[in-house]
Amino acid sequence: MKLQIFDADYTMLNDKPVVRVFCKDESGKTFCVFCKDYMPYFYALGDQEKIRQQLKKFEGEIRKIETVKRFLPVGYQKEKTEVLKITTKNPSKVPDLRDSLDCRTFEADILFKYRFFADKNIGGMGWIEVEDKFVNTTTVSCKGLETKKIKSIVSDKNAPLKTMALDIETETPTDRLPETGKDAITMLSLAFSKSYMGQKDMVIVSKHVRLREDQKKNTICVESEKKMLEKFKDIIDQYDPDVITGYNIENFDFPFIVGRMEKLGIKRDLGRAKDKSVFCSKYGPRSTTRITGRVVADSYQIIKRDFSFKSYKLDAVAEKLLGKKKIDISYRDFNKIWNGKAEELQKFIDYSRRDSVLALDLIEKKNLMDKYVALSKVSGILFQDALNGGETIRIENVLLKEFNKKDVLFPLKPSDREIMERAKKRKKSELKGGLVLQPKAGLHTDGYILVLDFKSLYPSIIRTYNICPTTLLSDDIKVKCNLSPIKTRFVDSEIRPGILPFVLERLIKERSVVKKRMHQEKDRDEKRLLYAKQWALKILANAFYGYTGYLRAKTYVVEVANTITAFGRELLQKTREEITNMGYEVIYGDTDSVFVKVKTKDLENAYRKGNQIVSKIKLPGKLVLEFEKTFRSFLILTKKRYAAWSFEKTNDEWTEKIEMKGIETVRRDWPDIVTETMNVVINIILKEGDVKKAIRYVQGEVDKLNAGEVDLKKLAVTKSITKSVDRYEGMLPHIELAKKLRKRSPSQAPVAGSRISFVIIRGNQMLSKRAEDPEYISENKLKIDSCYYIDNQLLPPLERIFSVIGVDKGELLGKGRQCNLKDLLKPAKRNHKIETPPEKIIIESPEGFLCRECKRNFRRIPLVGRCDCGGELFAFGNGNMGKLIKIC
DNA sequence: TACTTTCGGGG
DNA sequence: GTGTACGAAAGTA
Repeated sequence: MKLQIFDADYTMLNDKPVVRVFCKDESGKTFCVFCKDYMPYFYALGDQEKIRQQLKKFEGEIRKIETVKRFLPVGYQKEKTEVLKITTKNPSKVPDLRDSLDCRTFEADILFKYRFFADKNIGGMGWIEVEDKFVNTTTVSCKGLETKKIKSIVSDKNAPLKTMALDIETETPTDRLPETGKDAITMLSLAFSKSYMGQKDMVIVSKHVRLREDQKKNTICVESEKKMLEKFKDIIDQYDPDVITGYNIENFDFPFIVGRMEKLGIKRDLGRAKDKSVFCSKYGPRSTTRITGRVVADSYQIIKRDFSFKSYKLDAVAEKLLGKKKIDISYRDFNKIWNGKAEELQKFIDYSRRDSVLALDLIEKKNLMDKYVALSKVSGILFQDALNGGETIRIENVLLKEFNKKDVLFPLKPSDREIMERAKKRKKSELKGGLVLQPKAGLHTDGYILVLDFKSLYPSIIRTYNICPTTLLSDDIKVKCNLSPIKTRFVDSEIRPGILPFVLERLIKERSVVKKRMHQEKDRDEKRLLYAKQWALKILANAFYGYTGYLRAKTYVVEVANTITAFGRELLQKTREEITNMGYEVIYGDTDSVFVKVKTKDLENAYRKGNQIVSKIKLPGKLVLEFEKTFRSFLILTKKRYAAWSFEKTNDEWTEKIEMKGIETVRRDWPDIVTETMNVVINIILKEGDVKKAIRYVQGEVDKLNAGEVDLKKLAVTKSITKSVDRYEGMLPHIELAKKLRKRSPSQAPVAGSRISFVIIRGNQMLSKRAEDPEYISENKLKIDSCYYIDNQLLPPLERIFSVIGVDKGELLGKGRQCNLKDLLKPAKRNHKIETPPEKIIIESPEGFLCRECKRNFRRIPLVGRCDCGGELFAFGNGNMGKLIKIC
């Protein structure tokens, strides 16, 4: 029968390991394949007699010791080396054996299931064929079958998966977060991708509540928390989900549920293996939950990885992605509601239900699993590990298989001591990165900017020059090789193809096949899966370079990482020269891209030139320079910080957009006014090329601020309070506000863990003391501190932009923040209408301005129209002085 | 300007 | 489970 691998582990049966591979068939039924007769092993290199001697005291653990020949992993090896292959009985004892030996060992830190996968040439979410020899089993909840032979099958299909979302509500004290030891779970809500007992969702309530009519069918009331958790277990058993999701379940719901189950004496076997409990592990801030046979997919974790948002609260995320919101109840009221009237409780039940429905919808409607299923397939790791793990586990799994196929030993992960040594060495002879060309800063609108990119630069370099730990030559060997710009040498691929180049070639070729299929595919779902697959192949291929220079990598060799970037720098440099020699101006470039200016105002013409340039450049091996897009206008501040109006041609149609790199416009703790103003300014500059208009816009915003016409919401900054307000040492605006609120109304003061919004108001206290609650401000008609918003929030990021387009930087950044913006706006002479009561005096060309409060002198009017101290300005000239009313 | 420390999400 | 592991932004030297 044909099965898709979903999860795997092993268990000991009669002192022998049995690998359990949890699978799905095409219809979605679950099976567990038991694989006996597979034993753990590792390798040891050194004095063989001595090693055998040392292993004597572990005799009971060892099945077999044999001498075999393998290639060592680092440096080109002409011949294989003799090593001992030590086959043992119990995977969990391997670390002890490994550590007791004082010689080098290999492959003694590979998870048993992954060792099994590598040897059987199978992997996570891959398909296999096994004989359907069913066996009786009590250890797993699904049908078991035993097999001696596992055949790997190539298939892009995916078995249908059942997903269940969960969310808990707990007793919530007002002054701290709930804790498993003290607070009970009050409600537990579930949502199902495929309905359960005819329902799409279900809430279990830990006490009897009078339900609304419409709630009766999908709400279960029981008399205690214990009964509720038992009911929850029953539902898991019956519904038997493959994937369990929820919002922040790994950090909150699961540890909490497990904690309560433990406290109430409920067995925690929620998985498909009845002999294993839910496993929640915590290290510092991060915790993970593992349930054998199922997959825990936290929608919060996934969204945090895959999307860039200002806030990742469920309410905000659901609003953005689904257009749906949470039901509005404050956690402060939870306890009151829980102990309150039926009507309120009914709403609370809705609230709970909505949360798990949202968590499920995020996963299902946004197809958030696609990428991770694809990553699992292309790298061979388990689906669960694709969701939790990073690049390292993927790369190592792929490499282990390839190393083994080629009879090359795979190194152990480095010890802490080794990592420290690597770090020390690294500091001395630094790992150099890509080349970034010095940009011609400023606004470029005279012609088009062509953006030329090297197609997967580092993977291509690795393939072109056969770069791999296994092909690195030491100085003494003389063979045909590739010499790098930093004088490292790698053996020629004819003599020994490297493993890295070999794997990359496979990945890149497969990707181009998948991409072609994707473009031809008409079915939306199929197309989506192909997209995910080619994406995963790209991500995997691009991670190899990073891995070679990663301190904790098993195959870390600095020379390898350094060679790759050295070739990259040389390539970029040479390309720049060639393009310059062709008569074009290269205005910027970063690692794998060059930005070329062409003096044409015609888009199609620019497009032709781009293709022309690219076709003329000669490159070695697998390297390809691509012309991808062109900028109609380009504003570059510094290296890695620019904004551009970009045009890209796809299927004969141009798509345009504003592209921004390194310019902070979506930072969490900037008020919206800054983000909005920045975006508008950049748009005006790029799309209209009208710097003066942009300045007028800024002026307008400044005026609005001064006039108090800006919506408080746009000025508010939200920060969180993490500990008790009194334990903060420094002066922080939001903490000072929290203290103020506590004084005003101790009952609803913000507590540790809550978030608080504030706006800075006018006054003469220090900044932190002037943070105020937006609601309080509007109720009491307080004045906001416009100077603060202008000088400290709005202007700094704007100054960075304006300073590169003609406004003198030194002056702008100077302490007087004399207003160069204003100069640009009105270059020649300027009339200031000055009014001096009682008579009106117009001072034609004022010599300067004086602050009425602090008597400070200004040569020009600050942009804000006021002194730093907030005082009013008077203009003087021709011996007269008058009040400044307006700048024309 | 570079480095160290903090905080997210959940109730 | 032959496991040990985040990342961005704020604050500070």
